[in-house]
Amino acid sequence: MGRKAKFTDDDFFDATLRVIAREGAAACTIADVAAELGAPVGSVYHRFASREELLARLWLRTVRRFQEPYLVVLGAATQGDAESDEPVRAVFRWVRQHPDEAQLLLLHRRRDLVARMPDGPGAEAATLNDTLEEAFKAYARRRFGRADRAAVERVTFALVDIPYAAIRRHLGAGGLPPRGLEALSVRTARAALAEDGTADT
Amino acid sequence: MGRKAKFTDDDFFDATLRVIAREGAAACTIADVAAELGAPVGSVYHRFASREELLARLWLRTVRRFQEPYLVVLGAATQGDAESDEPVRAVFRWVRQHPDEAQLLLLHRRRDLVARMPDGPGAEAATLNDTLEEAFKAYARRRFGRADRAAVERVTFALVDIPYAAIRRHLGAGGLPPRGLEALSVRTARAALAEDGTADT
DNA sequence: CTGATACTAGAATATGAATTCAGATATGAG
DNA sequence: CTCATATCTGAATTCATATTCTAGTATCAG
Repeated sequence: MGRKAKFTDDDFFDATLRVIAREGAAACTIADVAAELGAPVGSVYHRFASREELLARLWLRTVRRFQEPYLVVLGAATQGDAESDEPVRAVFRWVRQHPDEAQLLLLHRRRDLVARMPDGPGAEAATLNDTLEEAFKAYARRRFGRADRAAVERVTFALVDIPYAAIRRHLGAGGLPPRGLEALSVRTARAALAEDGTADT
Repeated sequence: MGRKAKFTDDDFFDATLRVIAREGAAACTIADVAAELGAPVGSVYHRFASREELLARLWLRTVRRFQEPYLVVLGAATQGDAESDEPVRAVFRWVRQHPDEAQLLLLHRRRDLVARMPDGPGAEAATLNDTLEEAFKAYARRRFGRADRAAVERVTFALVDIPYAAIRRHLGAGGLPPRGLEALSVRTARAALAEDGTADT
């Protein structure tokens, strides 16, 4: 019943990702995506109602793919000072293995990609956000015995913002972060989480 | 000899900045800028050859304005562990005083703003880059006794990337960073610069 | 083999924003 | 007061892309 699809949704996402990695999100046109995949533009619109929806769903797939392994590591983190090492390393690992997706996630704000998130994807986006937020709260509780705004912010800073900061410059320049940066990030994240006299976030 | 100008270049830059802060760079059209200033679109083109040039020069003005006070602080940094405190604080100070410009600088890559930097501005951009690079090298020499790639990278990470990382999330959400983050950043930057057994960047 | 279906095709159209252009206006010099 | 000149205006034009549309094609059920 019906012709067999020549391209999968993921084919379109992958092609879009490559174009964005190469030319930047702003310069990524539907015609570019179609050409990258060797498909006509009409096919893109057969799958996706609009450019907006294509980008929104690609963004979602990317967030999901990053979060999946990351949440596992975050939940399994061992006790003590080294508790932050694995999550930080996980970010580096993921970036090395998925440079194009990392570029999408680290170098673009969702807002600049999709002005108004379509309804369907929007719901999933909220879910993903909540899941991550919950994981950080759990981590904060484990680590600091509380999960107020300040504690969660500090955890986010140490486990996400710091590795992102280390990586971003290099991704932007089109390369991967040098090995040494990983060690530095691990060490820095530990310091950010260490208890000391300083007032909390 | 000739009519007096009604708007200065800076008027246009400021208007552009406000539009970008409000709607994002991608959504910033020439018509928006003109409306924001209460000028007709033609006037924009009387001053700037293209949208590209307008954005390029705004970007430059912004980098220049950030660097000027920052370089002073960087050069005057005191000796010892606290050597990194002032530069980090300077970033926070500047962001609080210039939230719109900070948003431009922290939330957008130059490449996404201007695909191809026009020649004139391009030359100044290179100069600004070199100046900052030199300042970091000098800092690295003072601090580590060397200014190789790894040392400079580490300094950049501690003095720029870390405060940026702390601030970025909040700027994106449309607010300023909470006070506590400044202390955390200062502390974290110190750790990133501290000598220890770990291999360098 | 045949019709129904779900997709591929890419030319044609619509849309929105950048850019141009043909005056209109203000200012200073003489 | 008038000319020369620099600047301003905003409607008209051009351009780049998103989006739509009409046709063609492969696959499956019967």
